[in-house]
Parts: sequence; structure tokens; C-alpha cells
Amino acid sequence: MERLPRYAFPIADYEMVYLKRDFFARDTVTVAQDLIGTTVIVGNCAGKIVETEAYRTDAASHAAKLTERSRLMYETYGCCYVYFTYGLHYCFNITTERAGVGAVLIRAVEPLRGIAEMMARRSVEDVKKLASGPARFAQAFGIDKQLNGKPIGRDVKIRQRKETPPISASSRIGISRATDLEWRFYETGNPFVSRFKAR
DNA sequence: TACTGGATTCACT
DNA sequence: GTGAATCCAGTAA
Repeated sequence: MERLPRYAFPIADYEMVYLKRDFFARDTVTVAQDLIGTTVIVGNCAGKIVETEAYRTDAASHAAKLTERSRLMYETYGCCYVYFTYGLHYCFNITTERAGVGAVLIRAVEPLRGIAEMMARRSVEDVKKLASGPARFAQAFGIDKQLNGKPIGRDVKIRQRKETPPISASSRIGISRATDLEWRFYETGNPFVSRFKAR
């Protein structure tokens, strides 16, 4: 794979740990990769991010054209981008790139806290099915369009992983390319990764 | 204003 | 593996 830049994260700050907006100002693909293993917190619910997808201005992305919906991806970074799809589902993204255009879709998380709440929202008892898919994650965490446009750090927080610093290249991160420009990252061997279909 | 198709999930075969 | 569910953003007229 191509070599990606590392995020210069001060080790001294590392234990404190909530990602700041600058984290998302970088290249979309790098952000998607670095989010693997971090913890997303919404209300009482928390989960480890185990699968992400980078969207830029390729044809498969909403950002292929500037529209009212995609404007967030053009004008912000480090903000929630929530859209409704198939008449049923919400999907949760975080906008990226200070100068460019992009967003990272959270595709799957491993539930850590608030599991009973997630089960109630999802009407599912199998923990593996709680948040192993983009719409499952949004439903389990109670995410809807109210979060659209809100900056990361308040209603939604991302906590840096504890066991290792945020290094882009990791043997524990798998990569899948659905298209030439579309990248998916996932924690290899993690049972909470969704079973996505390659297009 | 009307139509089209979708960054998905689930039930069923 | 296939099809239905179902709302809305985007587009064409």
C-alpha cells in the first residue's frame, strides 16, 4: 500500500485523550485509518471503532457534487455528517480535510458501554449484531439528523486508543479498496467488523 | 412538481 | 442469493 503520513500526536497529551478538531483536518484516508481502535462516545454509549470508510470526491461519494446535503463536506472538518438512506437508515460520518473535501463513514464499532441501551434501541440481543454495520451503529447509538453539522467534542466525542499511539500503518489494520478512490479500513480478525459487500 | 435511485438491513428461500 | 421496506436528496421537466 502507499505510505501515509503519520499524525504528530504529542505523547504527553496522549493519555488525556479526546481527539481535537485538528485530527480531522488531515487527509481523509489517513483519518479513516487512524480512527480504527479509537472510542466513539454518544450519550451513555461507547464503542471501539473497528471499521471505517473514506469518502472523497469520487463518483461514489456524496461529495462528487456540491449540493445542500454535501455542503458540510466542502465547508467543514471535524463535524458530524448524518444522512438518511433507503428510507430506513441513518449513516454517521465525520467531515475531514481543512482545505479539501471529504468524510469518514463509521461502518462498525465494538460495543463497550451502554450495551443494554443499544439492545433496546436495536431490538437485538446478539452483541455482534448491535453495531456491526453503518446503519446498525447509528441506530444503536441513537444517532439521527439532529447531530448533522455538530462539531465533534460535545454531543459526540472520540477518545484516542490507549494501547498504542495513533500510527497510520499497523499490521492489525486491514484495507479494502472498493473503487480506485474508496478505502475501507478494519481491525483484522475483529468479530464486530461488518460483512460489507465489495462493489 | 414528479420521478429516480440510494454509502442498508433483514427476512425468506 | 434475492427482494422488500421506505423516505428523501437530487435532478429533470
